[in-house]
Amino acid sequence: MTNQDQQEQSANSPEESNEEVSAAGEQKLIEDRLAKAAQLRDKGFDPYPPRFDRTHTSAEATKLFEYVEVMASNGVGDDAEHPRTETVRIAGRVMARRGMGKAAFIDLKDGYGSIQAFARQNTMGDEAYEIVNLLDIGDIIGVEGSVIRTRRGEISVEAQQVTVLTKAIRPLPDKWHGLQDQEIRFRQRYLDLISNDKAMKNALLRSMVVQSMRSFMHDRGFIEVETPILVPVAAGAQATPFETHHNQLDRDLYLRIATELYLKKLIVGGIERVFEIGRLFRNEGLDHDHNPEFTTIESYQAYADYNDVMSMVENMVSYIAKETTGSMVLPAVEGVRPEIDLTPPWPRLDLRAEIKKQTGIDFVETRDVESLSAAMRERNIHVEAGSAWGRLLDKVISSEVEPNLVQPHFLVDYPVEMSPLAKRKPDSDEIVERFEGFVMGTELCNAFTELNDPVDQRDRFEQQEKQRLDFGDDEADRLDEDFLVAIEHGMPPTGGLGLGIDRLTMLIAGEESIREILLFPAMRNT
RNA sequence: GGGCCUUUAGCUCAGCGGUAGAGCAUCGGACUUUUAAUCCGCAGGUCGUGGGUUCGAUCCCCACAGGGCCCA
Repeated sequence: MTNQDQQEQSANSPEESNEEVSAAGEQKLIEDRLAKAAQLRDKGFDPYPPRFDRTHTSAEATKLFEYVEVMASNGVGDDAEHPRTETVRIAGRVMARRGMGKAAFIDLKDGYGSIQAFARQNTMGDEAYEIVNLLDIGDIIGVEGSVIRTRRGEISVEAQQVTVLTKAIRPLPDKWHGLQDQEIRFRQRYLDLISNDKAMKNALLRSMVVQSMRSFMHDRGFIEVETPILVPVAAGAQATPFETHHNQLDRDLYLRIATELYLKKLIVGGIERVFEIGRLFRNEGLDHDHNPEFTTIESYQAYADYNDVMSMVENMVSYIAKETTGSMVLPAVEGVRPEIDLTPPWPRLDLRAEIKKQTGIDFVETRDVESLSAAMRERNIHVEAGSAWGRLLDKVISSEVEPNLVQPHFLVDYPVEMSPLAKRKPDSDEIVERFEGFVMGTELCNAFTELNDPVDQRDRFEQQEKQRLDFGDDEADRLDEDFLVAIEHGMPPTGGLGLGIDRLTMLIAGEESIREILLFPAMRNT
């Protein structure tokens, strides 16, 4: 139907014209609310006023009343039978409304909790009370009045005045069931935060994790820095980078996949304890514990080795758990995990011995792709065709060893092929001083005694570049000439660490999906 | 990349080869101490999108898209 047809038809059906046209569904709800905003304006009330002087949060108002009530019970105050506070001004979002004609109860929610407001026409006056009839669930309002306890025992602000601070023109999700639709929860996280306490709890936990991590590091004399996100070479880890381009410099750049190499340049520069908390970007798929952008802490400590880092990690993680939950023992979560005890020390497991124990494979005896592949096939471990040796062993570890590590453990001493930035053990050409921390069957951190021999480091990079060519391995690490020049000037012996903050928060929150922790996880186009 | 599940009113969910249901929210009415307030009444839907089968498809089949879970 063309526009003209539609116009002609509506002209022919006058009952459908103008304000008689009833908009469908969601649009109708929006129009109803816009109409109420217009009515507020007609009565001289700005539905979006610039300022409201709040004197108390919901929590403070509740606390104030409880204090007054205790004093009244001791005979202090004008009316010991009906204690009431001084006038307070609170503000928050209308979460529920129970109207009774000339009185109404409103559940208000602010950033600190909830409190009920109680509005009566005869206390407010007819004109002021009209605002109450124009309120919708979702509106943000201010309420002025003293705090009392209602007959049913609910601490409530008895409204002298109600002010609309922000008229909401879209409805909130179901007040009882909350927001269930996972897609909307992730795409419109603000609705999740409003409707579901758990979403807010996780968001606050994430902040507390980062805060306590920072204070742990600062207490130990670490300096926090920020290094480039746009980098000419995406090195320092084995991952595929995002590519971008700087127009004026006419130069291709990448989003960093690690902060490692820049931080080690700062170690060369003499900042002996340094860390960065920041976003990394890896161009890979999404699943319950991967997101293309995620946050890590990396730290580097001169004159330390991986044993020092190991004890720092177990101390840091248990400290953060204690600070954020009050205990180093995380409670069991039904259907997710048993109780997790993060109290140090965490068991150190020799990687070679552990693989041998779980699979019978000794990676020192199966030192090439052919023999390792054969040993894997014998044990029904999937062999990805065309994989480098290190990738195959990584598969053995992730499928046969990691799942058993539910309580915190360190796997210690990795083969050199998997670890191009780690220093060899003094007594071995094949094994490096590297460990990874595991909890709940997933990797939490990765750390090593940093390779500071510039000749060996160049050789390792070259082997990674060769692996990229020989095996078509896009994720092989990249040679970074600037970094090599830096350590050719001399990097002291150093212990380094990388730890995923989103995964650490998942662990503490008892969540199985990183999407419950990231406020705005990556989503497909709609 | 493969398999399974899922998409119905603003939200939470039923449903069925014969043309759409509930609760909450909205709208109208009653109600001055409620708290999932209560009571009465009304309205609200391209049943994810596009094809196919059929006299007839929201339902069966196929493809695609979004979301979830498992595997690779």
